[in-house]
Amino acid sequence: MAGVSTAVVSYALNDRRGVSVATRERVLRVADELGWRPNPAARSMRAGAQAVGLAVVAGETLHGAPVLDVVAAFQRELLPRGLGVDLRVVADVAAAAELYRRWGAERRCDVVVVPEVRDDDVRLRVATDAGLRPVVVGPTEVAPGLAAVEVDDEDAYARVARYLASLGHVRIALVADPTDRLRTAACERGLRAATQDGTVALEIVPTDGTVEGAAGATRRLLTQAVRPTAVVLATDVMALAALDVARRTGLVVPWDVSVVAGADSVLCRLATPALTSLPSLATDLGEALARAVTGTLDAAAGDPPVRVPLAVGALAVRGSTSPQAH
Amino acid sequence: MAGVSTAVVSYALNDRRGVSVATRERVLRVADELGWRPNPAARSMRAGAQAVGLAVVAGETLHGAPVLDVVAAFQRELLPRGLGVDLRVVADVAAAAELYRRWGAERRCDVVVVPEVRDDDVRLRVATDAGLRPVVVGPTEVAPGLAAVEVDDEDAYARVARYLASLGHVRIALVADPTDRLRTAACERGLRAATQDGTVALEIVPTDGTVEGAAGATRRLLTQAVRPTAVVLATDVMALAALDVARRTGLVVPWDVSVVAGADSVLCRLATPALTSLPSLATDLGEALARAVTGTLDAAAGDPPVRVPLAVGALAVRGSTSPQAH
DNA sequence: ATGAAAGCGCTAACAG
DNA sequence: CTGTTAGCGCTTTCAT
Repeated sequence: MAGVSTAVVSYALNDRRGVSVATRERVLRVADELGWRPNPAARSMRAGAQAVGLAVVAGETLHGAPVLDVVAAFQRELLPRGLGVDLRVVADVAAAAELYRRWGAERRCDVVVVPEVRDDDVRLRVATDAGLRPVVVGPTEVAPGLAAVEVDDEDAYARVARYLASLGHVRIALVADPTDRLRTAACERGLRAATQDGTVALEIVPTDGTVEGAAGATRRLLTQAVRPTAVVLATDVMALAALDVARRTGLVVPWDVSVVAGADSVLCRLATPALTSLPSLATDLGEALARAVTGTLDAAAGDPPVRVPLAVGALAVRGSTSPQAH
Repeated sequence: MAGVSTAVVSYALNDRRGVSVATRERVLRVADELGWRPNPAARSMRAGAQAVGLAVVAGETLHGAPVLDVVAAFQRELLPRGLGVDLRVVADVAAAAELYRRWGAERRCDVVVVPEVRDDDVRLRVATDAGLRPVVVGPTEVAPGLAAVEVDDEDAYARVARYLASLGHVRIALVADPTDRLRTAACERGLRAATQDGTVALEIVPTDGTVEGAAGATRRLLTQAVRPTAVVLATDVMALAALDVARRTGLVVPWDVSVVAGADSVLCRLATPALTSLPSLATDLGEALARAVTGTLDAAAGDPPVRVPLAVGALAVRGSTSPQAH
């Protein structure tokens, strides 16, 4: 229709050199009039898949943030690069590994995101074996040669501990995510590091990561003979459940016990009392992931793995924490 | 490797007739040994896209249920059919429409899901113009010829109203989702239908769909001179916020005011008091959607649009509602 | 029951 | 600057 060959059309459309300005304009105009859009299937047939895969385990968060919020930012950042996000909800890590194996064999994508890394994580081996390049979210001790977004949970939780200690708390508890997650260990390390002078007693209670699990753990903590004066919970909903447990136990937050949420949300702000929280990573994490992914795609073979550091912001202090006399 | 032509391999792999059992087995075995997987790009190049598109507006639910839970069930049901779900988070309905236009032009999918239909919804026209077949979630008055999952919100909310009336409530309020959603109107209709004998005063307060909006609306309702004795809220988090507003206002739920959530969740069960709620649609909706989609794909041209009815289950009565003396 | 070959829409190497 | 053409991996028609 533009009176040129398919090659010229391809060049014009892809901003390749070798087309006169006049021709390029004509081609673009005709394509636009026709409402023409490149067929992604045909395109990826030559160029390889233009997508990054992400399998999330049902019920899990993305490093404490709501999955969809992270994905929204992730997609937004990847869009200009013409990259799509293949999101799948799976039952467990094994299913995620199996999916990555398939995606690799199908050449559906060549980068996958591995969230909530576990110790000795199957997904890492499987993805690598399948010819995929994994981008890990979280601590990287388990993945020496892999690209990663390194979230500084350790520092964040150390700050939480110092904040609580400065309020006079001497018995702090952490209601944590499952222990197989490396992130859990990092949070623990942070709290320990900031309390190792021995003036603060630290109790770590791992859970299964569910709200019910957190509620049960908090109940046990608060009904002990000697109960903690401050409880830190991994997520916003866990912390909300803790508020409720405290209320039912007849304890007044923050006077009887202080509560801190490891991730912020509207729920934290609207609760009574409003929850002192670490900021939500949602948008930042999505953007950091996008940088890690594009960096990995752009990296030449032999380049060192891309590492995108992500610092957790300042604790938002609200009504759920207060000074504590010993 | 199996000593046969590519055509025979294709037949064998796709369970087509015309291959001897021996050959088929040999081909399957070799393919398996090689870890061979069909390339989806190449496949959809001939067969057309094997995916269904779903654009959700950031912050919105999927008919009151958490998006990811619905998507999980949706994907699970579509998997055996070899269909993928293309999930995208967009800023608003206009962006969703624009995306559907693109997806149509790119032949990325030929069915798209249109959740939370609005009155005179742009997405419907755009999707149809782009050659896509939309599957609508919600009331279908706006989409006479389109496939749909018809959720019976009207009946569900009528049941809520009757339940509250039976407890002696005479002033009921609904803190609703935005009015442009057809579902909001359906919920309203249900409440009205069940209260039209005039013994119950009904107040409908539309919100912007956010938790903050719901909290504000509830606060206004509860600080009125004559306040409602029962408040129904569209979602679980909204209802949670309402519990909090009541607490801050000095009202005791359920004695001073009853609260009902339009959608259940762990949060509803763990709240104090636990929230009386309509069941969550998550899994059911995902499965219904899958049936609507596959039905639409299987339908011959000229067949009537696929309609999958979805009834909302029984109200779970918990501690947030109680009888009310006039 | 099997094989040869065309073609889906696109990009890129090469020739002109 | 532009055209010709091969080929990405698969399905499918047509011959055999």
